[in-house]
Amino acid sequence: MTEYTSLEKIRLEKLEELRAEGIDAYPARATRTHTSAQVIAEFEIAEKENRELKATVVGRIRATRAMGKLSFTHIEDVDGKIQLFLRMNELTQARVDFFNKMFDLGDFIQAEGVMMRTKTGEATLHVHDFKLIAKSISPLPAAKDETLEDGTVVRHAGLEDPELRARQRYADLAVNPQVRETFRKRAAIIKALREFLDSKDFLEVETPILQPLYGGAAARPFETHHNELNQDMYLRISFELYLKRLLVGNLERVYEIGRDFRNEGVSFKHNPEFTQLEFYCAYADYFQVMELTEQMLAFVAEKVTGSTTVKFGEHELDFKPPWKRVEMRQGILDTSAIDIAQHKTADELFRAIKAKYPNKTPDPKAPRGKLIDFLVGEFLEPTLIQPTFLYNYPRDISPLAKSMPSDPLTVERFEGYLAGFELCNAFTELNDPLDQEQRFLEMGRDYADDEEEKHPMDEDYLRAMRYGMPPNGGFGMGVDRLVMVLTDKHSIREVLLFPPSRKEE
RNA sequence: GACUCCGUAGCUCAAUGGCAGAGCAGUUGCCUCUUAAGCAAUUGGUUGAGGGUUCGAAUCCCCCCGGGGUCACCA
Repeated sequence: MTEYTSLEKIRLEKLEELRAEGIDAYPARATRTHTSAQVIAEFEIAEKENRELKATVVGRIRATRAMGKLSFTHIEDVDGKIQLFLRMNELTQARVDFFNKMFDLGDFIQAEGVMMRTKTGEATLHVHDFKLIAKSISPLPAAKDETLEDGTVVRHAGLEDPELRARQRYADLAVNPQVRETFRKRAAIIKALREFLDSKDFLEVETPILQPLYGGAAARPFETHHNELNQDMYLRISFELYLKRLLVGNLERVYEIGRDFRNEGVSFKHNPEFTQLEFYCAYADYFQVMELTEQMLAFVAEKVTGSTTVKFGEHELDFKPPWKRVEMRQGILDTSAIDIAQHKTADELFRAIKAKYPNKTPDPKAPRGKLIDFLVGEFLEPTLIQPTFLYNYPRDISPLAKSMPSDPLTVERFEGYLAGFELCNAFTELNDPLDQEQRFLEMGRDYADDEEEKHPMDEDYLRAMRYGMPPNGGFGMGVDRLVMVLTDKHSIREVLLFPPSRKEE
């Protein structure tokens, strides 16, 4: 049984009263002639032409100022707010009283009337008739907006508790217009990504989320079970191996935008399910993918924010191509004074790090690539504020990337960084089936004593590759992180409509 | 997973060992151009749950639940 608060009980009593008067608090239909923004815009024109403007608007009551024989109310709809003016002259005292007594903040109403301007100059609907279209029983977290002299709006006592905001996103959205704006921008970003890739002749595809084998990244998967097949399945951790199968099938340019699932920890930039964009482009190498990437992100930034320069916290990030490019060996040398090329084994590199930085604590058992990654994280990454490509990665942490012809320890791979974190990851894809099989075997050995991290051998993927895969460049990007950057939000939970929470109680 | 901080009225917050409070929201009046409307009165609490110390606990201790932050993990 639902437990009602005292405030809810009062509203339930009002609901009873309405019912007793034969008023349906939840009619199936409503009518409107204008949204709030439309009616205000049209009124500007009608005023100049000295023409009366009738309108019927709908929306949710956000603020009321009742004055006995008249009443001012702001209702909010999809594109803004409109003030309603009710007066006993046009209605009756009983109707104004009814409005003031029976309607609460949060109720949806429909109002019909004629546009007018108040003494203070606000375009306002002078109401001749109104009706309830949906009653709100639970009070929305109350918030009041104060408009200062200079036009800035100050929010008083709004919904701020991050837990409540995430768990009850519906209430957050209802009372915090800027949250609605964030998710409109999110939709615009994804639309712009599609628009860019479509214009470059990429084909959008959908590959399995439920997979008999997982792969394409190093992450622990979520496991599930298919009853009819009586088979364990995994939620995908990347799209990579399926998308590259499509290149074998002559599709040349493919992309997918969808959800990946990684059974790992959460942080301001990690969520167990996240939206990923991957694309694969036949006959391109990683330098061409870099160019595509900077073009694409400049296009999206411009499309969504109106500029290629974006404010993110204290930084102004400039997406305009060409981005800064930092070769990994050189970047590590510049920031840590360690030349990884001089230390070709994990053991040597570990000793070099400890010799120069006795206080740092790299994992003594880590393979060379992990130690290089450690140096990047400790010294280089924090310096990568403006959009930057960091390129040429160690082979042993990149089992799906092609080695550099000149250096078997290094692969043709880059990651895009900004604001000190990783945004995307790309490489010239390994398309040699014999080399790929070797890499799978190496990974199997590296993780032999770690059942959870073990990367499974994907025989079908190798079978596909043996038919012949064109040389190609591939790209993956955390879309949520891009949304964070373009909306100036510093937690991934702020750009997810329903971020995960523990079960209540 | 580790560390750390937090949880008080519908919302935002006070009260740091001594009567659980304020603003907004709500309720009842008054008010025909308000906009954080105003004026007057007023309702609302298992202080996240449980246990302990104490004459006395929102406050101190233990444990649990939930959350924030930092770190770890995350090719």
